[in-house]
Amino acid sequence: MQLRMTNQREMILRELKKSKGHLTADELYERVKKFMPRISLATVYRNLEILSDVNMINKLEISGRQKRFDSELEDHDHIYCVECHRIENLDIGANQVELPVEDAHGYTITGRRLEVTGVCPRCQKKIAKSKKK
Amino acid sequence: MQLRMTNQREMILRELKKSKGHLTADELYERVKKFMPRISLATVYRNLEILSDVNMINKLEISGRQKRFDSELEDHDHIYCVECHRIENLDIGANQVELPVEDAHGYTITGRRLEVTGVCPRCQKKIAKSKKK
DNA sequence: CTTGACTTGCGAAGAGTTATCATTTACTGT
DNA sequence: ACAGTAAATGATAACTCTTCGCAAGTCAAG
Repeated sequence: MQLRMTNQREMILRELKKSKGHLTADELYERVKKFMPRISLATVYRNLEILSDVNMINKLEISGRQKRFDSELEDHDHIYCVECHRIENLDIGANQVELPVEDAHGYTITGRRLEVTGVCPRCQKKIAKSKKK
Repeated sequence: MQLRMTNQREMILRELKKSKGHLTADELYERVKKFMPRISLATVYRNLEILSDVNMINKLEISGRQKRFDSELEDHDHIYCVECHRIENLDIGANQVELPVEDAHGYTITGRRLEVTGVCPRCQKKIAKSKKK
């Protein structure tokens, strides 16, 4: 299969990069739609899948119901808010985590992912408020 | 809210413990159905949710995938096969991973999860075979 | 018993994602 | 420039997993 850089594909990639965040397919759909009103949600899904297959973007399969996509390719970990599901990058190096390969049950290891869960500052405030009531 | 230990609830918990694995709701449903043919899938979902709320079991969420439930409560990490989605425990201690709390963007940290991805021995064989063709 | 809180089973509905397919687009070689 | 062809698109249906709504059932306490 040969990959063409279509307008849609490029737009999706550009918007994802622009956001610098961790967007879901439909968030990205909403953004791209502003420039291409006729684009289909299926196209967004398709292209995100393809772009992550060829390693141009990263697919995050971390907790939460929706997949999220990230234009940042370098290894980094994430912290995510258990209240609002916001995700942010953590800058601790991947090398800080040593993998004991002997314990890997015979698996060939392809990656590792460290996920820290917590409550973001914004939600901390919300919770504090709602407890006052 | 007061939690009753109903027959269904108990059965679900027992089967999950018995399996020692990381079952999905419908896998568990199939097992429990052998003893309680009339149990509803919704009951399984409901009770897994409740049991994990009260920390009697653990809920593993990998987005875009089925949730899996685990009766093992002690801190441990997981390795999961990117081919067949099998999940196994890793026995490296949680304490091996140091969290740099200063970098947490103001989050109050509630947990961490290290997930190693790889290809399990079984799938390695499958792949080797299919490449020979 | 009767009340009230909790639970169940069932089916329907919801969310997120993927598949299908006719049509359109863009590259290839001539 | 043009036909041939492989890939991409938009629209929508289908699919999978999960949750919801509700009537009926269960249980403990008064």
